[in-house]
Amino acid sequence: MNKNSNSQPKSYEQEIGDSTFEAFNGTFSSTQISNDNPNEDASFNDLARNEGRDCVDISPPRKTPFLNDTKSQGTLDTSLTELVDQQTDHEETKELKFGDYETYFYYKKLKQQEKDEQYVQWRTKKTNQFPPIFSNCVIYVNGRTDPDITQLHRMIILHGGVFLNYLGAKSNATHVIASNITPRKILEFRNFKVIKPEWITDSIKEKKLLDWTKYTLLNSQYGQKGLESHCDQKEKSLPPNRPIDATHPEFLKFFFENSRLHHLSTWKADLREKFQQEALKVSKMSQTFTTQRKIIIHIDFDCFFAAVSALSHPNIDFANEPIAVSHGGKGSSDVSSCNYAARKFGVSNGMWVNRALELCPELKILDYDFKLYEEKSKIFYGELTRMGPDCIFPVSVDEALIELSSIDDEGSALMNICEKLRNNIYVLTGCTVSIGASYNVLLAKLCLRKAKPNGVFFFFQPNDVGNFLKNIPVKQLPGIGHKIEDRLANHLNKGSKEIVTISDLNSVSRDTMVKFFGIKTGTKLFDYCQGLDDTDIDISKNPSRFIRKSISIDVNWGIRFENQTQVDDFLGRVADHIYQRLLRLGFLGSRLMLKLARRTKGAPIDPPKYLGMGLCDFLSKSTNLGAPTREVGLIATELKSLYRMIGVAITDLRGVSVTISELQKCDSEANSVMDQRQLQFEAKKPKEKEMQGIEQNLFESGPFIPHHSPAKKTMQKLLQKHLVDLDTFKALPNELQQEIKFELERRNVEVLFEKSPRKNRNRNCLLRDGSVKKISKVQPKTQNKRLDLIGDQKLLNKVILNTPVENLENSPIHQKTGLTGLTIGEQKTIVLNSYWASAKMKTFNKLYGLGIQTFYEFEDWKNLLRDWIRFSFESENEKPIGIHENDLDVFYGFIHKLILNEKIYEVLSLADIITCSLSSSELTSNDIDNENDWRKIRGELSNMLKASLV
DNA sequence: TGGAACAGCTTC
DNA sequence: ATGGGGAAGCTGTTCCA
Repeated sequence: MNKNSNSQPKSYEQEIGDSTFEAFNGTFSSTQISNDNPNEDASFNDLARNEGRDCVDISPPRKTPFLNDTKSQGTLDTSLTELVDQQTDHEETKELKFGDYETYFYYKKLKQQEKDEQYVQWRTKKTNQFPPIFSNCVIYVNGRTDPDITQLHRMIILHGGVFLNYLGAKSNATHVIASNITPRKILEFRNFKVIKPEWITDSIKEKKLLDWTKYTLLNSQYGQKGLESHCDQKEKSLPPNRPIDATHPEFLKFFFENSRLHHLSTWKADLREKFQQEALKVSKMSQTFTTQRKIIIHIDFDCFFAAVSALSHPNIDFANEPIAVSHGGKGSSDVSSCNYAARKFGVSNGMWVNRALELCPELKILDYDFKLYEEKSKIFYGELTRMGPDCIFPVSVDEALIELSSIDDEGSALMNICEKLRNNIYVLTGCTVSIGASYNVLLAKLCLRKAKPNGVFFFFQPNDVGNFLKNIPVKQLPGIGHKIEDRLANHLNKGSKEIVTISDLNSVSRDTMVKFFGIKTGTKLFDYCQGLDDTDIDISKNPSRFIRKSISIDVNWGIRFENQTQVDDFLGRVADHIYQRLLRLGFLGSRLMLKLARRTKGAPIDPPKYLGMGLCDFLSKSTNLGAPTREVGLIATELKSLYRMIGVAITDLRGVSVTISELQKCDSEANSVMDQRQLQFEAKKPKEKEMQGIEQNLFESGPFIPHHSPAKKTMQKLLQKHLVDLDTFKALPNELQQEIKFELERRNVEVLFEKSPRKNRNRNCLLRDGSVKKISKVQPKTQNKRLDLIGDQKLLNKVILNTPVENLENSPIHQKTGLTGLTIGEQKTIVLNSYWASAKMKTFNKLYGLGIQTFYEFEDWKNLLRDWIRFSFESENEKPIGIHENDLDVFYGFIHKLILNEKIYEVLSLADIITCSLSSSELTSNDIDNENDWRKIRGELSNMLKASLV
């Protein structure tokens, strides 16, 4: 944003030089401004702008007329160039350094339109009338155009249109004119009709407003394809007049680039992690203090972002000039931090820039400077460390809790320490901090609020705590947000506008609070009202509290899909994002959650906010990935599967959120997943009982990872080792080898190669990168629990790659599994019968993971379904058992897996079985509801198939 | 009873 | 146009083994 005229003087000359706008300016200035309004000539340079980056203006009053009265067209007026040079050389440039285009344009918009009017009046007096063809148009011109912006400006206003100098996000512009449009601009202009300049010139030629859709830019091309190397073939042009939404392949990139919250959040998390580690080191020095009274100080920068950003602008009088920090460009972006001068005007954090400027027109908007925040934060924490407190608890970049109990003096000694700290930090960072101190975290927090700005506030009179707390709004208590406040207000019969204070809660009993908010929150709230808080900030006592526990991505804007393919593609891209972040942060995760926002029934299809989510219900579902992983393919598949299990209608989808948790550190690719898992495997032996029963049979029967059978982690770990014959593997075509490796990786299956089928020597482990590592001999006991996949290429292919095995009985695998003493057929029987008999409803759930994993031929599934249908019609207490919802979920999940694997025929045959079963005389159909349910399920299968074929 | 799964709230 | 476009953590509730 601060690329001001000093850094790019040439562009202005070029822009000004090749235009004819001095014809307009010349006459305009000489007649209207130079003479009548000499203080208002700034608008000329408004026109010398391009994409908002190079505004040279903000001129002080200029008395000398700099253009003469000539009206010659197409010549470069040197005096104008001089003006630009002058401006760039003189004091007004300092204003530009603020990057303060927002304020500037806000003002200029009104003034300029006023002047446009004057110009039109003057012009039409002298010459012929121009037909007001653009009378209903508010037009903004973007980028380089031909004719250029100044000519277009003139054309537009002369023909009755309104010319916009600046396009606010919620601007009333009706049209955007551009010759070229970058992908980024496509997002920015998604609300507008983006049209080529020819629309203007042609309309003027024809003396009537032409159909803009014939000139739409988005139809034809993105433009600047050559410049943006990443905009390759992946980017196809958008459908005509279609705004960019989550269906666009580049949507996520745009979305995150434009999401201030996303920037802040990830940036904050990164810093936090870093400082927490430092803090951990510090706190190791601390001992446990058994002193009765703690001394806690809460220290925090005063409006951190605003203060730090202002440092780069030494000419700002930070104490008196209102400033705010916001992501530049849009009036609708949030004020993330503002100084106290701005707060006097009523500006507050979280407010939109537009609104803030309304309240305080002088408000200067500064850009973020993340690098500098980080630097200052480092200094801040460095100073805290140097001070050598009992422990440091980082709350965020600019905020920390510190324990100083060993001081044992809450009077002048503590005050001296605090003031010295504040002074040191001010000297080192140039920013002020405030400190609140008390004998617990809660009170220290509340003191801090009283200390701000640039002050200290102590409270150490336990006997007076009631007095201290009584007028404090409950909203100020940590962990109490607007929801809890609302409920309290409601309970106390207070109006929604009234502030609930702590003294209001004196009448509320502990029991009531617990009843309202649950045991933890209720008790906490009650204790807080008495000024009680036993939060311990000593990190070293509980380090696990500081380890990152999840990584998530939220997209709740721009989500509009029409068909399953779009949703699946999108989920695939989200999976990739998750993968990128796991990689960057050095984590693997084993639990995946998908949360969907579904348009609430009755809510408008299009909410007031463009492509916003509107009123939604949230639904979530999670799954175990089996073992820690960050494999994109697996994440993507699971997300798709979860989506289907949640079952939100595609057109009602408004938000998607993905969280991966149960994280495990894995810093580099070299530190292979398999190595890690091996360690884990060795370290944690399964419990005896988990080895028993049917699960053992399943385990012994073959290689599958039952992703969807919950709580079988140990079993999955057991299944992670399989033997593969190295020679056989090597003999496979390269392509197939890769495919197998990929698939094994996908399932996190560790592959053990056996040099010789007969002897268990020279065992090797296939590593992630394809290399082979020697491993020690496998213990005999575990050995016989493993399945040797020795055999031909075809079998490997079949067993590993999910292809159906038609002739299982004839394959070598049959003999190999003889280790269990059972034939495949017997094992199947046991599995099926045991599950069916012992947990009738859970059949599909238990076998779900096996569904497309080879060992069960499709006939089994058919039989299972028949059984299930029959079972649902059986009577229990004279009522049919019916279809259990969970079973249905599992069944649908299975169907979706089949569909994902393109096993269309199989789905059709299952649907057929439902139809046949229902019409069979075997069923004494005494429950019409049940029968209808089955028909619905039958219909649903068709729907799912249809959706997949779109 | 304890944990898994999901839902809700709060925070910077 | 008066808005809430992130991400993470903790707590609560329900269900099930």
